[in-house]
Amino acid sequence: MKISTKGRYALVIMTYLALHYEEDRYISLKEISEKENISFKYLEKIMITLNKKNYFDVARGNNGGYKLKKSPDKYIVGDILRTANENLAPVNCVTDKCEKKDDCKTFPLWEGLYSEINKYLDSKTLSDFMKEGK
Amino acid sequence: MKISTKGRYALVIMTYLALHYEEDRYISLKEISEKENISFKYLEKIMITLNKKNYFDVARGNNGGYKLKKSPDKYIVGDILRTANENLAPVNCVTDKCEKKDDCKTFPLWEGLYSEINKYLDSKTLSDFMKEGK
DNA sequence: TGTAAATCCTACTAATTTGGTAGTATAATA
DNA sequence: TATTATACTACCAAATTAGTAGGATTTACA
Repeated sequence: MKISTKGRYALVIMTYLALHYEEDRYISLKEISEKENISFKYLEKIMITLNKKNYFDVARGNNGGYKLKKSPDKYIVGDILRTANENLAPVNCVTDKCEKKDDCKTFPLWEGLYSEINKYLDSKTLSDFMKEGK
Repeated sequence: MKISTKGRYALVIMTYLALHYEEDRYISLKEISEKENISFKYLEKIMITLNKKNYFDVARGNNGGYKLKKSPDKYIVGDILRTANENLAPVNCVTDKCEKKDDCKTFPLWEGLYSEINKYLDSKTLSDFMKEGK
């Protein structure tokens, strides 16, 4: 039961932007990919999906890049992961239709687990990543 | 982030045995595979790993099969999933070694999530599946 | 005593998902 | 107009998951 790199890298990007929020400059994916040692091209792809949610101010061209629109505490971890197309459901039946639901002995377990996962991830924001560390 | 069929089917098997616990007979995988519409061969494979934990009384030969050794409330869901080789860690770094742990901004998040998942699954037993349902 | 029904065990394979890469188009700016 | 950046689409390789195949062993019972 793994969170994919899609979701993890999305958080890396967002955290990087959060940590440099005060600098008030545009941060390029090239910078993030070099500092975090992640393929530039892959980050680009992830960023396209993240950008659908209007999280950033974007500047193209020289000295361009991304900047968080709002302060880090406004970004909920669960939202970020869902936006990155990370599916947080531990089994398909809790999100998809399943006719056997009412009959299924284990369905309530998965539903409960799904709810715990969401509750936890929705209780955290980017600012939680700024407090801790080494 | 999905629980694999390995883990889900393991729970199906255990739940089936729990629901028939009072009957005090050996239940064959053939019966379970037919009733639950899961490949017999695949169940067999899953059963081999489950059986390592001494969950069952086993009888080979005609009229043989499996029977729970203890009452359903003694079987913890988290244990069953771990026995079935279901990895409950949402990222590798919470179980494997990672030198960047102390430096990593997002590590505490995954550690926290892992802990919530375990806490929830370890709070449920097979007897929870017997109460509910249609 | 032999046959059918069951577990036990290993090796292989098909399907799906994940984790990328490649290339081109578009935009801003110095 | 060259450079640096994002935007978007299509493709591909590796890994994981899900499932098959087949034979060995054990046991009840006719």
